[in-house]
Amino acid sequence: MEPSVPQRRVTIVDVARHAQVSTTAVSKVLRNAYGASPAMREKVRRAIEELGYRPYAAARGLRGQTYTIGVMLPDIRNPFFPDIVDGVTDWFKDTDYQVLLGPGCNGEQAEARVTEAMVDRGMDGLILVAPVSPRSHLERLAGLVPTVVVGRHGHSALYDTVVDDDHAGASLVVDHLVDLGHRRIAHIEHLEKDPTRIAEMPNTKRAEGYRQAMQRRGLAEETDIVSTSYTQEGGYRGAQQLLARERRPTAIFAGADFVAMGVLEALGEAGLSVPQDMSLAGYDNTTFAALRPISLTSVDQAGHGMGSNAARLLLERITDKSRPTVQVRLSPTLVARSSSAAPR
Amino acid sequence: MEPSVPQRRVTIVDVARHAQVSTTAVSKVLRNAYGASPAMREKVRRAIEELGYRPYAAARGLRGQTYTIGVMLPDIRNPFFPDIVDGVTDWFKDTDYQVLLGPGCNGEQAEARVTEAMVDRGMDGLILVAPVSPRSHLERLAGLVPTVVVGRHGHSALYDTVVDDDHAGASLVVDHLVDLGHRRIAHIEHLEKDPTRIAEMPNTKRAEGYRQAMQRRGLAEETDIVSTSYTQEGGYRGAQQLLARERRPTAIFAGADFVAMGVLEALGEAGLSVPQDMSLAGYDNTTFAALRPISLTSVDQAGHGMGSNAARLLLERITDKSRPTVQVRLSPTLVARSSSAAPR
DNA sequence: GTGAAAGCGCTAACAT
DNA sequence: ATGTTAGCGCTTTCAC
Repeated sequence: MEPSVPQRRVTIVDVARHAQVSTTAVSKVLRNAYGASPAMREKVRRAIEELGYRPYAAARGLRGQTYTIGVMLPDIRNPFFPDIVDGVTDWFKDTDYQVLLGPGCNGEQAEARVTEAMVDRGMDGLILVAPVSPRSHLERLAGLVPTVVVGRHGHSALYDTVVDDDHAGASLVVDHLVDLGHRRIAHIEHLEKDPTRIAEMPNTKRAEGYRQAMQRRGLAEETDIVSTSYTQEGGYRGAQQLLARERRPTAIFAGADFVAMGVLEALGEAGLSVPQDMSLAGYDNTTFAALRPISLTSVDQAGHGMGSNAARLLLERITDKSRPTVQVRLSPTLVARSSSAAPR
Repeated sequence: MEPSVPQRRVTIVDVARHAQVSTTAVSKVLRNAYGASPAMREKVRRAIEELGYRPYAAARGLRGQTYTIGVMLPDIRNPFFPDIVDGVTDWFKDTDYQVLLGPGCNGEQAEARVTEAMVDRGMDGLILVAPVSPRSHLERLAGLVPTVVVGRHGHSALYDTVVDDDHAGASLVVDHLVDLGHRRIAHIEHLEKDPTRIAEMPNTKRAEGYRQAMQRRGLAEETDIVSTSYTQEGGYRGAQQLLARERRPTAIFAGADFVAMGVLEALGEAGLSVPQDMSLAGYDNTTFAALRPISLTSVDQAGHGMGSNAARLLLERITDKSRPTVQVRLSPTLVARSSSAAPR
């Protein structure tokens, strides 16, 4: 069991020699390119088979493509992202492309590092999920390599976008709660200071959607927004603030399921139970929401659909870099569970 | 806003010309290699800075390293894996290496595809988390590129391993429950048919640990194992079987937190509450376990430690491919929460 | 200490 | 339809 033998990789030259053809021929067969007779294709295929040849992607990249797609995720912990990733990988399943993930990049700096790394590795296309980088950085990237941005609003002439309608999603929640009889419905949002992000991030749209829906239902003066952050901790602090109000809300719309988990923590500490003392809704319909002891009413973003759409657009753009950019907007649905009920 | 200008990448040649030195010199500075005077280093660094040069990893790979580490995850949905990934990325944070993740590969076939893809992309090292591939495949891989296997027992002369002591973890749970006064403690395990995997997979060790701990505590005849699978569904079915026993257990030790979630579902349906009617413990101490309405007693594997150890071993092996393989075994701890209490 | 030059494995012009 | 050949951007002998 010696790990010594440095076993040289089988190269295209080996295949060519073994099949008695030129390396060009092999290359053509590999890429299904024009200019190879069926007979030759067969010969080459057999040689590839017999030698167990696999093209070396790094070398291919030097001249052509690497057949690699990079997906940047801001946070692997968020259980919503796997849906998107599945949508992407499913789409590429039957192609020669391989999807690789850039791990959790909280913050601009880490995000930049990962995206640069992907470019440096010659990736053929990038899918950026909920990036926080400034628009200028995204556009610079998109100028270098075909890019699709997922989960961030705002159009660009350089990259395609896929979003879920966060505005509509927030409306669904408000309507649901109002229909149950709630009037005093509070919202916990993610505080955003950066001006471009204020315009483009989902959290902003959700807050906006909440505000407008409240107004539409004639509850403008019941509007109550607490700005913390889209974390469990943010939900905890947000709920504490809301519970300290002289007129407490009867329902809380948390901007994300994660946030709702923090709310549950705070409510539990205060001895309040859901939905008897307080109705609660989240956003993303993550695994958490479906767990029986949680059973959280939530908004289901079409995660898988977002992923597959992003993959489709990216593939289109890789084939035709000059086609105008496309914006896809999917529609969310409400999943009502037992965390929301009529107020007492 | 024309995406037309094909903006050629800045290459090592540009840097060399700008700094008035040879490309060799630039390469040396890049790699901190021997044979460059401080003066030259400085000149080159400035040129790199001014031109905004970034080495093209794909091209580097053709001769040397790609400075890329591949981490294969069997399932991005499992909230335990992010801990490992964090451990890995933290370790590589201050190096030139970039970590890329191979997305969810349930099953041998998908796993093989991803690992092959990583090799084809010239990755300098591989970290395989809980792989299900046969040993022979792992060893073939390890022969091609430095490899560390995480979360799978069994030694190899070709790859290093990092595991958590699953046997001890199961003991912790049994002891905890017995100390609380339980005698009839059941275990839900993952049914494994493949012989190599039976020997090497964590689930087997947990079941074994459970069995031995029960015996040690003089409860051999109370031993009760249900074989389903490490999924929520598996937990659900397992619990249903256990509830149908003529003598029901007073506590259930689920082999994974995921499984415990399924148990909660079944208990809920049966109108039983935790821990009043049944104590429950999981394994992995995932985010789920910590959520207030769940509050699951669980075993904390040192996920971050597993990741950082794997990274360290991999880096060592990359620098010295001939050093004998190492096996690291970390110790788990019990996190007692309110899902376990004295039986009635 | 420094640089010229030969590849790494592949693709793409350009012959033939 | 097929093969020859010049690179892609970098690292690495091997002269100087």
